[in-house]
Amino acid sequence: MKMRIFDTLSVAEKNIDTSSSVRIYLCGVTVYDESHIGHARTIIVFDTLRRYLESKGVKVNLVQNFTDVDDKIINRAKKENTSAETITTRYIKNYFDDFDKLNVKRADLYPKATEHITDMIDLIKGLIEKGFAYTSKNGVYFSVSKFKDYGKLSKKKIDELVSGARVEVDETKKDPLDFALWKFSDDSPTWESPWGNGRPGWHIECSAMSLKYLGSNFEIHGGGRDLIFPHHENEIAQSESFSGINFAKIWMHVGMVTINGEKMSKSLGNTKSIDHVLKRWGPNIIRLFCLSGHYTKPIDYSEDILKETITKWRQVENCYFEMILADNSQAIDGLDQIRNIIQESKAEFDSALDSDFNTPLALGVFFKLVKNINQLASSEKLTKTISDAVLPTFQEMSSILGLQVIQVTDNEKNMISNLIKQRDIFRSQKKFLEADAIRKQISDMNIVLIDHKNKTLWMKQEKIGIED
RNA sequence: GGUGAGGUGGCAGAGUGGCUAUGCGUUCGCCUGCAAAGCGAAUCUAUAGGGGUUCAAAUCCCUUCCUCACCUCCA
Repeated sequence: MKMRIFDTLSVAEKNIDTSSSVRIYLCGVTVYDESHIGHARTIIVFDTLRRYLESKGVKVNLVQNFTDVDDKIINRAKKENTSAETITTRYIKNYFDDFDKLNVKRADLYPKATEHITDMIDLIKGLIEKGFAYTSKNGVYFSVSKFKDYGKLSKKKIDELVSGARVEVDETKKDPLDFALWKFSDDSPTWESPWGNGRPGWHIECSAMSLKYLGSNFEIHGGGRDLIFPHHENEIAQSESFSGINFAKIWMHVGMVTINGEKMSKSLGNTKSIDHVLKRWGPNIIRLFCLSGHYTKPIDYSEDILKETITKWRQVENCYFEMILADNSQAIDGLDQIRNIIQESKAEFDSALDSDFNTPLALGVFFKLVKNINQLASSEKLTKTISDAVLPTFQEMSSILGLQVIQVTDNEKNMISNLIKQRDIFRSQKKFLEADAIRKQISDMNIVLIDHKNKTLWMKQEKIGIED
C-alpha cells in the first residue's frame, strides 16, 4: 500500500514505510484527571489509522504512554490527602473505562513513566557524557544551545525564543531555554539517581520509552498539536543527541477540539469529559464527530453538529438492519450494478485514507454506500443476494472507522418477529389500537419498526442520551 | 511580535487549473390505517475583499482584511 501522511517536521506529505511493521509512538495522557473529548479525538484518530493499516495487512506496533509522574498528579494527591499512586491508578482505570467504551482498540503497550525510571536515568547519563546535559543546583538540564537543530520541528529560532519573554527565569540554569531532565525534590514520589533524589522531567520519559520499545528511528510519532512545542521539540533534542540519528520518520499532529469556537481549557471551565459526551451521544456519534474533520484541522464541538451526526448514524443503523433482514423473496437483478458500486466505494474509501488520512472524505464514501443500499431497500429491490454482496464491505468500513451497530440476540429476534406477526394480524383486522399497543411495546425495547409495502422489518437503535 | 494552519452555499465539509463532491437543514412528495424509519424531488449555484497570470482559477502569484492554534502545563 502507498499511504501518505503530512509530516510536521518536513512540512510535506511523506509515504509511510510499510515494508516491515509500522511503529507508532503516541503521546498519551497525564493521569491526574478524567480524559476529555480532546484526548478522545487524538486517540480515536490514531486508533482509526491503526485499524486501517491493519486492514491492509500491515503490522502495527502502537505504543502509548501514561505520564504518571508529574506535578499535577502530586498536587492532586496532596489536595485529596492521598498518594500519587492512588491518583494515577484511579485515572488509568478511568482511561480504560472511557476508551473501551469508545471502541478504541488497546495499544500494544502502555508504558508508564514510573516503571521506566532507570531507562531515563541511563538516557540522562548518556546525554551528560556526550556533553548535552549538565547538573546544577535544582536538577539536571539539557543544554539547548548544544543541539544545533533545536527548533526544527516547531520552526522556532533560538534567539527569538529567548527574547520572546515568557521563559521562566531560573538563575541556576546556564541558559533560560534549557529544560529539566531530572528535578531534585524531596516531595514524594522521588527516586534515587546518581545526581540526587528527585523525579524525571516530562520530556525525557517519552524519549526513553520510545527509544526502548520502538528504536532510534521509527515510523510515526504522534500527539496533539499542542505538544509540538516544547514537548516534541525537546524529545527530538534528547533523542537525536543521544542516538546521533534522526528520530521519528513522520511527526503526525492532531488538531485541537474547540467548544463553541473557544479553546477548551480548565480555566474556562468548558472541558467536556468523555464520560459526559458518552452519556450524551454514545460512542458511535463521538467517533463520527472526531473523524468528521481532517485530523490536522481544529474541529468544533457544538450540540447542533452532534445532532446532525445522529441523523447520519440512524441511516447507517437502518442500512445494516435492512441488509441482515433481507430475504429471498425478490427477483435477483442489479447484482452487477451493486458490484460496481462496491468496487468504487472501496477504491474511493482507500484512496481518501491513503491521501493524508482524509477521514471526512472517507466518511462521505461510507455514507454514500449506505445511501445506495437504503435506496434499494426503499424501492423494494434489496435482496438477500445483494445484501450478502454488500455486507462484507459495509462491515469492513465500519470496522476501520470503529463503528458498531448495536447487536441483537436470537431471543430478541424471535420475540420481535412474533410481536410483528401479532401486529400484522391486528392490522389486517383493522384493530389499530391493539396494533399500536404492540408497536409501543416494541419501541420500548429501542426497536423501531420499518414498514415496507409487503413486509415489516425492524432495527435496534442505539440509545442516544440527549434524545431522552 | 514570531511560527504554523486557515477563510468555500443557512450549517458541516471535500476539491490545488477546466467537467462547480458529499452530507445536514428547509419545502413538497412517495410510502403508511396513522405514524416512524427510509426514499424521491425541489431549494441553495458558494468559493473573504481587491489586483494579476491564463483561452480557463476556489485551485497559481501579489496585496488587504479576518479567524484559529502554538510560543507557559496541555491531546
